[in-house]
Amino acid sequence: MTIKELAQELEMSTTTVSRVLTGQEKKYRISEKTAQRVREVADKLDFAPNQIARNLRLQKTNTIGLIIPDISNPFFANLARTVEEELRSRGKMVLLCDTKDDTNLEEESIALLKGRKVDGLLVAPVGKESRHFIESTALPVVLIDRYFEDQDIPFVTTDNFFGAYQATSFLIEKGHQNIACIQGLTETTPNDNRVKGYQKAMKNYGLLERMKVVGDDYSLENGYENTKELLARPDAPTALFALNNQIAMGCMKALKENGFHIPKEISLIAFDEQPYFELLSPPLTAIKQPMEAIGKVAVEILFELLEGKEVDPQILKPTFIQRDSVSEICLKP
Amino acid sequence: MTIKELAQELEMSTTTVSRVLTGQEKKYRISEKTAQRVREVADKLDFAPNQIARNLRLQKTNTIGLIIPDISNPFFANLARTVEEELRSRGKMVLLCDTKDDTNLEEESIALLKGRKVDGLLVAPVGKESRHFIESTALPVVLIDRYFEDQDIPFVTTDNFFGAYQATSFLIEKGHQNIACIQGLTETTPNDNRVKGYQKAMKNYGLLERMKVVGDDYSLENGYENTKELLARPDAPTALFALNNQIAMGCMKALKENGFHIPKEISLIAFDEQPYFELLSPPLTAIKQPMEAIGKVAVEILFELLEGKEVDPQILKPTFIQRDSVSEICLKP
DNA sequence: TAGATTTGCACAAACGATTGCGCAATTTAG
DNA sequence: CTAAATTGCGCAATCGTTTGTGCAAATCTA
Repeated sequence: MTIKELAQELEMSTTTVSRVLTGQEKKYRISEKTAQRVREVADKLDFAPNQIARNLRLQKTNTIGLIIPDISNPFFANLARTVEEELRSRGKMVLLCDTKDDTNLEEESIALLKGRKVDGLLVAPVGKESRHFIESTALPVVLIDRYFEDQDIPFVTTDNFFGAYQATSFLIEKGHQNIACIQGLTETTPNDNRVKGYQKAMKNYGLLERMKVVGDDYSLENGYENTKELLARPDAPTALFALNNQIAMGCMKALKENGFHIPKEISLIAFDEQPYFELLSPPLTAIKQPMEAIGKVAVEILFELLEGKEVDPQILKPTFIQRDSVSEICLKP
Repeated sequence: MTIKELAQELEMSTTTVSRVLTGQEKKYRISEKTAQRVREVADKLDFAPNQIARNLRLQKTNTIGLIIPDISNPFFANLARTVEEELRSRGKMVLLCDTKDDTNLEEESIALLKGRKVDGLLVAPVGKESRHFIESTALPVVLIDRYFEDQDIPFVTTDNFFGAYQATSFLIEKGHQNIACIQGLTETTPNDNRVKGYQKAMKNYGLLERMKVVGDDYSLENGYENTKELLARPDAPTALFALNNQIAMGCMKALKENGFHIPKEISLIAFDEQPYFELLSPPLTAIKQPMEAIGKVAVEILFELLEGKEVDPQILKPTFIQRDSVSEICLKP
């Protein structure tokens, strides 16, 4: 059913019908009687305007592209959830692209979404490569989680430095000195800032020469392999700092297999929080990113961009969740 | 940049340009020389056709609506991942709707997606209410996970009955007789079929009067509360069968809080598998749904529908993953 | 009552692509 | 050399909306 058919049914012009249905009856002086009738019949025949035609005419799709490295990662799944909810409440829908952490797919996704004339883009970029963002002329873009220091695309992210600093300090104050940090994808902002936080804390406490940063990937395997390797060293660490949830899982798996008891023999803190962390044994001490807030703020910023406003990047504070995976150890004399 | 501008640049008609760019040069006898030039210049100015205009003209959007109860549930997140991947490889994009297990939102989502003229719908329905699906005339729809017995909308789902039967039988053969089943949302097909599987196994082994089905919701809280309650009974069960991953988490939480050791004092099996199950202590015995296959098959079926073919519902077999959360107990004399 | 306002609606041109049909120019046939 | 066939491309309609502008009819003013 098109507006034309509806107009025929009503024996009036599409113009009038359109104006009533878009709520412009007063502006164009359509009589209340006519308006009533239009609404009534439109309702009865449950007419719904063709959004494609509408989009074409209005040069606006009310659609936002959401580009994410891996929707099966709970962190991004949660993000997607709040983003979808926020956008829907503001009358927009989301076109989802999963890039599988592949820069080429990311680039392709951006092109596809541009072709579909999305009103804006919400991107959790793969990370290292930012070339394809530069050409994003005129299309509002908000970066999530990861961002690019050499470009001024607005972003919202966790205060990764702060969180890592806090976690590391906590370990040190519990008496740990030999703390290894297992990192994720290098040269991405969250990872590098977390590493910096770790380093700063170590330096502050005069543990500069004890710093140990290993790993190169946000995966369980990375956590697993590197933990095994660390345990085999003569100077095996007394505490592990895993820079995301999947790495932490890898650590736990390795520790378990090697018969290391947490926290008696080794302590562990994870960056990221997951619902099941409290059910692990021991419940895992973690740094929780404000996921919901990140999603909400990202959408807010995007809307300000859409309204032509200037916006500032947002860096949100994480919270430290103390559980039972860290033990107090005696300082070496 | 529009095709018109491109045509102007090339000093030819939009017709010719369009025909070359859609690969119809031979069909319309465009000379190879002209075609070359068009492609060249289009490439140089990197022209990309406006998909909105295209969609309107072709009456086809190459867009599929994906409606899901909760994208933050790893089960659905994984589903979304494979669906997105499969669809993209076939040239379609996905509009995502999260219904938060709310029938009204589901209905609204369907309406919105129809308005946007999606080519088809992939829906993991909330469950009980199917009214709004009936009117889905002419729009290809494939149901995932849950389906409606009173309608012949094609679906793909796990063999829930089989999985539950297998798990329950396993428990019984390990000597358990007092097995409680904590269910999810009643009157939804997966839940009811799982319950039936449980019941069938109990009956088969002559444990009809020991059947105990509690709970009403796919949430951690439901698992938690009901486990507590079960433990407080004089005839507390020796084994728990949790009908999804979140319920299982609730069980573990309650058991842990009450100091019950798994599997020494009580056994537990979960329907659904999650990566971290093997890291719990003890590693959780579980029934794994073929999530990736479900996503793939759903997309395949949808495409057959799009091609006007007749399709049959698909019921995929789950796999039983034996870990350490079930103990052998002596049969009561 | 004539002229000026106001009221109520419709015509037709966009938006940016695709495509049936037609019409020259060129080639082939006889 | 003329007629027929083929080649190469463009005109204009179309998809379903929205909207600037115009034009009668109704109402008001004096």
